Amino acid sequence: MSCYQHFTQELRQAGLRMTPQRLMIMDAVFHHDGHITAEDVHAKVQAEYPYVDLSTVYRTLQVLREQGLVVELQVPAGATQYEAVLDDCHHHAICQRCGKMLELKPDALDPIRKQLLERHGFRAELTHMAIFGLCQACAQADEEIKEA
Amino acid sequence: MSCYQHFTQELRQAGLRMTPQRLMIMDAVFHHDGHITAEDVHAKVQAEYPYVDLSTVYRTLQVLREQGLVVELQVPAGATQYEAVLDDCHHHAICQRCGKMLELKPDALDPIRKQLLERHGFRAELTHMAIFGLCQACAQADEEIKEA
DNA sequence: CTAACTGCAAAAGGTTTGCAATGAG
DNA sequence: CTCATTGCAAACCTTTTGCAGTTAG
Repeated sequence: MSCYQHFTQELRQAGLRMTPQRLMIMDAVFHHDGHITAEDVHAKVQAEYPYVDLSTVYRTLQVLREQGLVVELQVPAGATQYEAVLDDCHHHAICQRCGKMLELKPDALDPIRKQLLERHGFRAELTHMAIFGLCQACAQADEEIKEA
Repeated sequence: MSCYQHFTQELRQAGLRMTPQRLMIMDAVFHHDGHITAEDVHAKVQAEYPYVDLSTVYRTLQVLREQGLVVELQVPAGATQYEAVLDDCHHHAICQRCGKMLELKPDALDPIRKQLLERHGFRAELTHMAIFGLCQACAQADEEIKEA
């Protein structure tokens, strides 16, 4: 139960406070594998303690984002996804047809990162990137339709 | 005024129709340099003819998207941006601090595209990618604050 | 003609905000 | 004590939808 003591310190240094709600919300995000929406965090937290409001979840996620502990991931049509920033940041390739998600290795985007820095001095924040397109299966299906 | 005749053909082949509203909406999107929101398209179109509804704009943008003529660009906090798909598809690096946009060459993401195809058979749809991070100026300012 | 399209108004998300009460430090 | 935080409810903003009337082909 003391795995967030370090973060409690950080909060205090920023003039912020640690509360049971924040603890539960952090738990929900950090002990969840992959993305999670604010709504889902809310549900998880409510299972434990029913009087936590959705707005509190949003407010806390915003704090966590400002502290660099979670990242936001916009997906077309649907709620914003949140994910804990872990050491092994990775990326996703998402099929626009079937929604399948491929996990990419953390270094998948290194060439781009390097190129942006060298050419433009731009420090790309590629902690967690979503790339859209067609997965192998759907791409094949697509071909077959076009041929027919 | 006949620059959309070809597209009118395409619409018809898909069982769709060309209307004055669609013409004006296409005009607004195609003769606009860079991204534009549905709301802004609406404003532009209304300047010409006041009785076009926002819902019509959204419906038309959806049609254009399905036809591959415009792309959607999700940005954190704010309305979805739309942009005409031109021959020279390019990418953007967007500074999270100051909002500055760098335009990247179309081939900037070729290494990724190639890698995804080879490793996973994933056909990435990178017609127009937004990469977030810090521009050179903001990154430098960041350094200086941390040093102080 | 007839099916696609439109404007209107209303609903539907997802997210934010104002405020009085609460509680962390 | 004091001020950050919370729950509640209501507002907000963008996008979607149902429907009856209009219009392109």
